[in-house]
Amino acid sequence: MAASFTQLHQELAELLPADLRAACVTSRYAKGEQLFSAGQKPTYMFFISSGEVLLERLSRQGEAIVLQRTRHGIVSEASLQSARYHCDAKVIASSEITGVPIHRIAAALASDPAFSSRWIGMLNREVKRLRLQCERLSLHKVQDRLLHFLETEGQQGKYPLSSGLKSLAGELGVTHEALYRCVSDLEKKGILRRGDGYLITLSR
Amino acid sequence: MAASFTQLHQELAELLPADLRAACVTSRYAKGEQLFSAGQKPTYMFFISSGEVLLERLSRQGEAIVLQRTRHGIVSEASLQSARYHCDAKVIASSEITGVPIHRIAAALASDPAFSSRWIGMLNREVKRLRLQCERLSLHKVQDRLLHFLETEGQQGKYPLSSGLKSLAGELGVTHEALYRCVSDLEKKGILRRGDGYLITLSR
DNA sequence: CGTACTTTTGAATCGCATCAAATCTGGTGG
DNA sequence: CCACCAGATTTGATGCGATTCAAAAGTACG
Repeated sequence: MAASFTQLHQELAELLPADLRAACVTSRYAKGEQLFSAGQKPTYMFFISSGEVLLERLSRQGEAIVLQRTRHGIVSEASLQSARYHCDAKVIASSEITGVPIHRIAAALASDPAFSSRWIGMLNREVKRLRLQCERLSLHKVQDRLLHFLETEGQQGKYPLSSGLKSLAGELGVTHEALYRCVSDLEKKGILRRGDGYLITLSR
Repeated sequence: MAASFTQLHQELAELLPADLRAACVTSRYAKGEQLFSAGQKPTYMFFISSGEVLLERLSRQGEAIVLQRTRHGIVSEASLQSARYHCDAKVIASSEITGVPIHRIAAALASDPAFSSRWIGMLNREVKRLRLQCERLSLHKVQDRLLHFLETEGQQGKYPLSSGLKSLAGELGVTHEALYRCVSDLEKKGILRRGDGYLITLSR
């Protein structure tokens, strides 16, 4: 990671109180770097401005299971009061990531009700997003999961694939082969189009 | 629902500030009642003391998808700042449920930092639980999902089935037939036992 | 130019959904 | 108390769809 001092991302700046913005450290991470690992003691909370980060855990059989895939937003919110990370965070595309010291966040939450309120709002949104993901994973067919994903996560049926379909397959809980075939089928049926780095839903 | 004035559940009493406890209304709900429906304006937040409640949404094909299944704890936390419920809440076993007026909660959060902190802790736990559920739903085999469930939700490998395996099947995102067969297989293999209203993991 | 990774296609297999039907269960009213 | 009903449980047969394994072709990057 290479530390730099670019401007703080607007969304993060609006969430944090003024005096905390100065404590942020923004860095560039390369593909393949590890943001943190399960078992480590959390000291920073991370905000992804650009790029792509995967939260993963190893199943008992040793395969990696994708808990979350973030291209933008806070990672590890729930580590605020935790002694240990419960998953690994892997950078899978060159990313700009801002770290905020957790103890500073905790102190600010205790003394700044307006910040607390914004933080609760952020957690509420996260709970809703996770419920949507559970709903998606409850669908049995790859096609249903993909369309549900595009409906809920896409902007006007448009969704950018920064690092290819493979990482999306992980988030949808299917093999990449199945997802490639599904996308190809939907293209043939004229339901989906695949323009340069984007997935675009056509009808509906 | 029949209103009554039993003692407030300890966990809820510890979460809420003293002046809010008086505003709680505890009622008995029968199997089949609807706690709330998607689209309604949220006015109460509900805490399940006993029984069983399902949060469901209808997929585009019209089948009900289980978002959450709660036997104990707060339902609809995320509705705090929402104008509408985004799912249905169905009581599937006779339950004791406490309602707390949402506007009172919002007011208390704005003025009571200690309560805010407890509320954030509750949301953090919810985020973690949901991440575990996503992890579980990412497993492909019924057996893996069931064992993961018992590991993460059970107490010492023991899990009470208040209203049978069928509602559990919904939460695991599988058909009840598949779950019955899986339980029966695991019993034959000596990995699981099914004692009066309980699922009990034997080894490990 | 070579290496690593993604994308793509193929074929075989397996597990679960689905449909069907029988049995069991708790609770209801007669 | 018993007949009856709705729902839960159980078992069976079938087909589909995804996983799995394999391998080839495309692509980015040093």
